[in-house]
Amino acid sequence: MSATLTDRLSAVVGRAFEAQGLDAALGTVRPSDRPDLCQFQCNGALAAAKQAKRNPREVGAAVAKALKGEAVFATVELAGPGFLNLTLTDEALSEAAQAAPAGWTAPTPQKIVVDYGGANVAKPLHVGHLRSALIGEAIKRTLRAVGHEAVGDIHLGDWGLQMGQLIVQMAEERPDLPYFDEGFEGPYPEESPVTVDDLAALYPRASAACKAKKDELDTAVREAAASRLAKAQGATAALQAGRPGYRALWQHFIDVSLPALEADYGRLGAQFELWRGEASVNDRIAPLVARLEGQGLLEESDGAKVVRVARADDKKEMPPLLMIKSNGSVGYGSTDLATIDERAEEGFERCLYVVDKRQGEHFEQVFRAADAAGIMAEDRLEFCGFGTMNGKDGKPFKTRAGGVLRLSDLFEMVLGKARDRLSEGGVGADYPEEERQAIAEAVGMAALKFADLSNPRTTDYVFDLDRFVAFEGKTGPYLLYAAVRIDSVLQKAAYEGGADGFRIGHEAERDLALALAAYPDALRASHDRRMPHVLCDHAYAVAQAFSRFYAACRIGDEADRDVRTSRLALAKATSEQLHTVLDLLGIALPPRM
RNA sequence: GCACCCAUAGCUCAGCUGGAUAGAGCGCUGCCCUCCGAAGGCAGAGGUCAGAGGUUCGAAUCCUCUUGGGUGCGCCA
Repeated sequence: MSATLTDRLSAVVGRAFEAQGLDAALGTVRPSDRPDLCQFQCNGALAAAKQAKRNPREVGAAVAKALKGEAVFATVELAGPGFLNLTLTDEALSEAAQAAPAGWTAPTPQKIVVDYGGANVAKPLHVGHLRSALIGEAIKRTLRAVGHEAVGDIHLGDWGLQMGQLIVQMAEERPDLPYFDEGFEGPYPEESPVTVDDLAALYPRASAACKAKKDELDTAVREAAASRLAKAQGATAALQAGRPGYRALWQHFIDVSLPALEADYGRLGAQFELWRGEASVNDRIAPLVARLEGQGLLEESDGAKVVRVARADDKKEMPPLLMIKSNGSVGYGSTDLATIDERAEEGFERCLYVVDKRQGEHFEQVFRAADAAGIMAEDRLEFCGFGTMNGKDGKPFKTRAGGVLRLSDLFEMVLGKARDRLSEGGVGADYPEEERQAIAEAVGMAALKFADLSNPRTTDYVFDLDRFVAFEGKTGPYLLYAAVRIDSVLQKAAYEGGADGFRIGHEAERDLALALAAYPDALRASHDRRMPHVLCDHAYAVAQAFSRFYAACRIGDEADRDVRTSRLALAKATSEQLHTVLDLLGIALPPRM
């Protein structure tokens, strides 16, 4: 297991605390809050003073004295009430920057499945699906980068009430189709009766037919909706029970939906190793229910079969997990539990769920049930909820027309903006049209992805189209620009390596080396907290440090040969790190732009 | 009703296990391409960290309360 820079420094400082008869953990070192004073700091002397009832300045002075002999530190100063201000020697800093590509390795590699995507069959992806796809993909790649074996599972929504709603709506609109004729002996048509666009239009009608408006006073209308809902529930149960016509129609829904989903996810860079759905665990449910029954975990309640998961120390009311509904159908409680059962059987040691945080309670129920049934321990099941996306008014995002914005439409908007920007700047006027398209795609997607990923996972965020398509400041295109510019410098200088470490002679070089050296810490923090925005912040800090370095120092045309070689090596390392981090974020780079 | 989350610059947001002068980006003001890519760099203005108590040597961060906003609470996912 490789250590990060702050780990190594903490170990050194920790030993100095130990020599004072104090806890080594007090030596925790972190980046300085005061870059004008030092590069790193340790506040352990203050905590030590409290523990050992000693004067913090006295403890700090003793530790500082012990650290004076350490070769890594250029300066060790005691400041204020007991802060230890640490600055590395340029040699140590250079070494740390060179070691950065090794990243950080998890102490115990595991086989992990990441459940993300959140796509439903028959419903086109909209802006609300961005987060799950991007965050999930970034988390998965980060897991791999630190040594885990991680796979992504799209876990399609293909077995719930929506399927019944669609079937009933089809039956209403196209009663002539053979799928609804119980006497039909097949074979059913191979051609789908609907296209993906038909489905996209069908679902809103199907959904609307099942619910009356809240302020609907007409009892006839309310009853019609209630009766339609009951029909849809019945159809769902029949589908799950295996009614041939429904299964055949359902298969068509799946078949026409998948290509569109694959296209959208492909452009987002989300690569699912498993394209399973809720339906794929259907056959596991009956045995699972029997098992739960045998364990005495299953209870009858209002005609349904449930697993009680409430605990004595619960502050909130925890409803039971619904395994079999009163009409015999199953919902996502059962499919999610059965899915964990399947994953446990397949040897996965951990499951991550990158899902809208509003589903937190549901997963809490599922996790408790899984734990109680001995399927998988609760501490191996992780809910990585993400914030909801709102419009500028703070309410769920809607288009001007009041509908949801399709993801593919958003892609086109961003792409158009990127194309405009290219022609405005006259960039690539002499490039082949094909490449210009590819650049616009890369720039647009980078803008979109970075705008989303740079928000912390757990907070709600405001969908602001203008910010999504912004190309200046803390944006994806800025990072692309920085990386591409570095590569252009390297190419012009015909750099072929040959540097023996970084010779730090300028403040801007030192700052850049410091930024590069922080990569293992950023990787570890992003991994531990499941927070890709940490990597966004790091990438931006590196790009900024490079831009300052570029503005302050000559690189490829520096006259001094040794200085030039060192600077080119620094530029090369920066380029490689940006490529690495952007790849972890699922952001692709064009070779030039 | 019960539970959870949030409130930081004009706007959108960072701020990790409590620590020094609370940081970015956008917007605003002023500079910088005879120089490797200006989608860039530099400088500046802009803050009672919602409010009130409390714990602490020390609080945006922890505790309590208040106000304002959001979310969830068995047969939707």
